[in-house]
Amino acid sequence: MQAYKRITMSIQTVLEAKVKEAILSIFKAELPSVEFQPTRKDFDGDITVVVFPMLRIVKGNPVQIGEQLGAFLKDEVAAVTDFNVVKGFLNLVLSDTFYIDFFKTICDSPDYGLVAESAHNAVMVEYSSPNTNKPLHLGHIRNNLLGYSVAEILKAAGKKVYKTQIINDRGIHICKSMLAWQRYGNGETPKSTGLKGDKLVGNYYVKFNSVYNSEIEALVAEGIERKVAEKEAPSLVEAQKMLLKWEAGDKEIVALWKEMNGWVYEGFNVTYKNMGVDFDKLYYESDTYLLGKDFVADGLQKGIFYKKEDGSVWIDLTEDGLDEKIVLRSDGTAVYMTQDIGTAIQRVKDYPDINGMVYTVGNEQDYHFKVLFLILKKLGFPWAEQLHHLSYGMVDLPSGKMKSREGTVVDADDLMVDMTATAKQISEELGKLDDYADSEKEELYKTIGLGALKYYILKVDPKKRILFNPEESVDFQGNTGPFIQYTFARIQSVKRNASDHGLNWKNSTEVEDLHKKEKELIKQLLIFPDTIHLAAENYSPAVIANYVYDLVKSFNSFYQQVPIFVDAEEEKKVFRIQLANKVGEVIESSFKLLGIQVPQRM
RNA sequence: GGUGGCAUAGCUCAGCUGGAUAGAGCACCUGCCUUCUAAGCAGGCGGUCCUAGGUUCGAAUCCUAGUGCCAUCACCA
Repeated sequence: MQAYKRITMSIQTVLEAKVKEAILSIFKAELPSVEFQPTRKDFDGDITVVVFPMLRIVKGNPVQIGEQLGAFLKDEVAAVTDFNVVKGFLNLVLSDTFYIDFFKTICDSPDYGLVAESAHNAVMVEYSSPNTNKPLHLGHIRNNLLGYSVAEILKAAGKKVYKTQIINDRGIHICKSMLAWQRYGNGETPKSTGLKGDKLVGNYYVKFNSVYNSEIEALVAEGIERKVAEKEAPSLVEAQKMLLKWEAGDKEIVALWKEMNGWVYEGFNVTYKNMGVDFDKLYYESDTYLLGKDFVADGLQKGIFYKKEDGSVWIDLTEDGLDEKIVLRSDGTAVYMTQDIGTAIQRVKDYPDINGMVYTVGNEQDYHFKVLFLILKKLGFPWAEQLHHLSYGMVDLPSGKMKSREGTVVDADDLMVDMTATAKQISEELGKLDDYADSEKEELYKTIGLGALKYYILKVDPKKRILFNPEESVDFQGNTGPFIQYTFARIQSVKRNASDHGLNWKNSTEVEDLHKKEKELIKQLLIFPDTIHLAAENYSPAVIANYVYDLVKSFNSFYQQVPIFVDAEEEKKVFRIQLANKVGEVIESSFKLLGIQVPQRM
């Protein structure tokens, strides 16, 4: 692990020092810094020194300066074998030996690029956090995949990570489902109906809303104003009463609440398992919704908050460019913000080693989190500096926003089933797996189908919204999960074939020069560790997805143009298999960061 | 109205802290399976980087203004 770092770091550092030295000796001037970039494909070279910025220090023609610099570097730096100058760009050609030496340093470490965990750098990642009155849908899928993946990426960057969610298990929404079930359920249970628990409860939520809506229409027809009707419809009033009873601890209501939530959790667990996400710790809002009040009282005393005449408590954030925000109702009950303050503090108590938190929540709550983080800072918690809202765009359908109340959602379970079915159909058409057992096939279809779905969602920048068209199925060709999985499977096939050719590719090997495609691949491998850090800094799985796609494209090009088993001497064959193997390992590591599995065959 | 986000090829998206002729995939068109997996490879077609100014040797990228879409601004969560 140290070795590759030394090499990648060293070449730029060495070059930078040498460039400065050259400018000093040729032009008697001191350069503050040197700008490097990878050489573009259409030009000859590996690394490029940009001459333009030097013109501020050194007067002259950029091409001539480049020529002089190039000659100096070629003489002084062993790894530089040649150079050329185009306009103000000095392209340096690095020796094959440089790349071969680098490859040797990473060849035997299967976890290349991943940084070992350091315990005093823990972070908590919250994601999912569903309501318990309806099943998970496509929006939750994006949330779950993002949260899970970012957690994995942070781990790979050396952090200890706790994955968590806060389950929204109380409130008027669940009362609505409970009420509808009481009235129309006839004692139905997941067992009696064969439905997943979350689906069953979700159906009653929809039922509630249809009854509620017809009540509103009836009231409006009687001449009552719509806004009033919405508040006074009998079902809603009834649900609100139920919430009060729940808060008062009414035995019957609490028992029903427990039972129905239990159904939902069973259903959720099935969905999470299929999705491949997990959690280290669960928080329930019914436990935490009273937290935070003490801190409001505390803040009130410190003068961070103030009380209005009616008794409600507020914070004035106008000096920070935001508005006033309520933190406690006039009747003394908590609002969302109160809970979130309390929950954050609770988490740090539960896990004293964390010094940061990531909240995976849609961008419609940008404002809420801005305020929350600011309040925690003002309350003086040192860890408040390390909070991050992982904000992501909505997943919209061509018809607009998904609405559970109206049933216009893409259900998470259904979607995963569909993707698996598509994978099956394509696989059967290709007919490469006829010798597989049925159970192996089913497993594989799931890997591929979910791979397609996950990659499709994770490859786009989190902050951008996604338009999902259920009519046009997710692709399996081109920049897709299956394309990358296919390449992985192909590499495994190469390794299996190696033994047929009597090659022990694990032996060490010596090669002296590289094919253009081999060099390109090693270059790609070289930037994997940086890519992980970039992804971690930006909380962006898309960075990983795009990287691994580029790597795979390079590999396929290599694969089709450079024969591995034919026509080459033994040493070369072994080297190429080792190279393929390393690419396979990096694909697997990358996909693990995205929560996607890789198949041995497909 | 205030605030925040987004705007790149017909469609879906890359483009790192400003750098060379703006890149991929899908779709459409051409080639490549008697040799390692063709879910692949090689190539073609396709762009006023929303508009207008500005900063710079250099702007898709930074600044200002405008346009469009989305979100948000509740004693809802």
